[in-house]
Amino acid sequence: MPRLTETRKELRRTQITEAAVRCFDRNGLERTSIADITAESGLSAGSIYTHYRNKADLVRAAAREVLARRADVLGEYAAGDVPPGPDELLSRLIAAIDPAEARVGVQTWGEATTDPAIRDIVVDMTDRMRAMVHDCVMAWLVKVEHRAPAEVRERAAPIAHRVMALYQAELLYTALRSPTEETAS
Amino acid sequence: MPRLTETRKELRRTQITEAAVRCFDRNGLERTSIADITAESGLSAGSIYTHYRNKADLVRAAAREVLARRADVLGEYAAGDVPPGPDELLSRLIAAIDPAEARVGVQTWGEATTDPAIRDIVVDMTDRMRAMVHDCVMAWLVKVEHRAPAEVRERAAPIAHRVMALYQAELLYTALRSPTEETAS
DNA sequence: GTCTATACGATGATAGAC
DNA sequence: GTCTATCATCGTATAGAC
Repeated sequence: MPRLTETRKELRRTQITEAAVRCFDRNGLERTSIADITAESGLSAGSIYTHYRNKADLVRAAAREVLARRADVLGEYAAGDVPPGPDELLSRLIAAIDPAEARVGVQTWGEATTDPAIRDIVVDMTDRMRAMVHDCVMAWLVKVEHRAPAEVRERAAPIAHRVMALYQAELLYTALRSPTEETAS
Repeated sequence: MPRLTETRKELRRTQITEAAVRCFDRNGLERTSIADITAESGLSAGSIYTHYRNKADLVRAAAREVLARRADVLGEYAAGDVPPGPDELLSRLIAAIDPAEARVGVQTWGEATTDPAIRDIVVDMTDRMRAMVHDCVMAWLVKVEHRAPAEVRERAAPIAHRVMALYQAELLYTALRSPTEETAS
């Protein structure tokens, strides 16, 4: 089984999930039918089902992709050599929010309420993001604020928690701004 | 058209929405069928459709009810004679969160992403709650902190915004704690 | 107003040709 | 691997009796 085939298979999968995400943005996770995704992706129903066991499987893969992309964006800011303070970090995170991704992200929150698999994905990604923020805050406390390592350990956690909470709230507000408003200025 | 009939009609409506909310908590807004609601409410499909035009109409009414109940709880705290500070207020709001209502609440967020009617309900209720928090914070700034009215006016808004954001984030975390965990301690 | 029974449409998923 | 065509199921909404 050559590697090339493996990567092509993966490309098809992302082609499907990306088309699915566009549909989700318009109609929501549940109201999106397989027919919608075939129309958006240009593929057929049969093709989709060779790459995903069923619709729930596809939704989970799409959710994982959207959340992972957000986590990656967050990772870029956390990896800088001059760590930004909490307020600056939060501002940058908010500025990097993409409205469409925000909407699908909030949809996954709702779905996580009833689908344990999606729930695990959401909490995993949230924990991962919070850990990144935590590292960033710790680096800032040490390098910029010149705090002692012992003090840093207990002060970083609540700050990271708050930054994440405010970020997620902003994600919600962005998702709730109507798509029609989005185009305006 | 006597008032008694009118109130009875309203009672039936709430009987239906409350049964619906219990179903939503278990299976989500979309995965809940009319059959589920008939089973939970003890009523028949025909009866439900005499009280609600269609399923979307029912979902909107249920969403309004859940969010309004949360707003009312918040209103109680804001109306006290000795206004609590922002931290204390937030702690109380969080302590008052009911897990089941949190789950359905987060589901409505996801639905608001695609259904304009639900979106309006969610932002209306959020604005209403934020205004209550704003009033509470203003009262606290004046009565406890003894700030000047002019200063209060510009300081209250950002504080209220943050309290609401942190409250909603906590709502999300509560909703994401699995129902199985909920029973434990 | 409430019920039972049902029509009708939509949708997830599969079979089989290419 | 991908397509077309199709099936079986489920779910909304309605009709008509009581």
